[in-house]
Amino acid sequence: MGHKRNPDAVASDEPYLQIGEVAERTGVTQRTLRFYEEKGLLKPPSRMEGGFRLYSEADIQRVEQIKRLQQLLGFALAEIKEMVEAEEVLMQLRAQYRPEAAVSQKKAQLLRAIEVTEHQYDLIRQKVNALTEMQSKMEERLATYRGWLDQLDGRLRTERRAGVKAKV
Amino acid sequence: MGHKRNPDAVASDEPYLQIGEVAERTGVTQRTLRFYEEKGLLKPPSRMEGGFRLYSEADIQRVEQIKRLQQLLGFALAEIKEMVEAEEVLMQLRAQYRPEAAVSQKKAQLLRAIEVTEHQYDLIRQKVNALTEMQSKMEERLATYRGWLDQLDGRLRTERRAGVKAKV
DNA sequence: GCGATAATTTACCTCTACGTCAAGGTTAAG
DNA sequence: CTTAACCTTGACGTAGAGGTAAATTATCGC
Repeated sequence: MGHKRNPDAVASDEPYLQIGEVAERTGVTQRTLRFYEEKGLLKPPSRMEGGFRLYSEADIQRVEQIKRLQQLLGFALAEIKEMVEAEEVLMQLRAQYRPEAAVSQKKAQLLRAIEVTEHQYDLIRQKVNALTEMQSKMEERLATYRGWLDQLDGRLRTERRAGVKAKV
Repeated sequence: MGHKRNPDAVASDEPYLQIGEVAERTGVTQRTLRFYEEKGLLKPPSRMEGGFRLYSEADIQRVEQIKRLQQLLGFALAEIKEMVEAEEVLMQLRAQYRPEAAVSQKKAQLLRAIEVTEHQYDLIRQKVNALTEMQSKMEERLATYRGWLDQLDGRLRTERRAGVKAKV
């Protein structure tokens, strides 16, 4: 039989998921997970003694974030990497318990993160606008089509009432 | 030795643009235009005697539509082809001056087109929703980041007022 | 300690959406 | 008629995003 993990530690954010499980839960393949790691989109996870990767819930979150960015926004992995890195910096900033040193460095990081975020925000706004426009055009279209359909149906009914043989 | 205009073309929307011009105006390359034709996304345009492609304004419209679908929605060309084909059917329907025959066939085509359009409409709606959500999350985030920045700036000012040397 | 699974790395393969020559034909201008 | 600019059809190349296969190693229940 296969190997089974010991499930005693489902602690807050300890890594305990093997690649297969992560793949299953995120819907991407193992290959993809390794590929993302290679490309720097996922930080190298911890490992077991034997070398098996061990992921945390946070890693799953990140994979899902990547998927969203890919599918919704059509971002390339390189762009996603940028975003992810900016977030990473922010997380560090957040975690750091304000060591008095290097305040201006922290400020620089923060500015960088804001810059990246603003950029992404703009992209999203543009997409939303363009899509909203498409949406209303599609609504119009559907209305038109349905109108035509009604007309056709009307004619069919008329023909039937007039005793015209309907072909089925 | 040249015929000038191709007389079998449609009167209303006569094709007169060479590929270079179309490329320039749409922002895609000539290669891309030929590629789209190859893949069935653009119907084969008319040609000059010598074989040069001649496009119409409608072709430009279509290229721009393709670009929108690609960039905004992240559709693959294969999917775009489907959409484009459905539209094509609709255009035919629209042009047909209701030949009394085959009303039920027309209805079937119309239903098919409506189906495709509805599908696309749903996809767009989903994207808009997801993106709108992302948008507001990003707004929150930006606010947070800016708050942190203000805090940092506040500290820098305090330090300066207190005579602490700021490292730059 | 075995055997069945699951993971690991390395290496090559695929598919998409074009890019980039190459070798030649066409058109318009002079 | 010549010539530059434009276009034609190949054919091969490439970057991105993984898929697939092979050989080897780990883990775990028994």
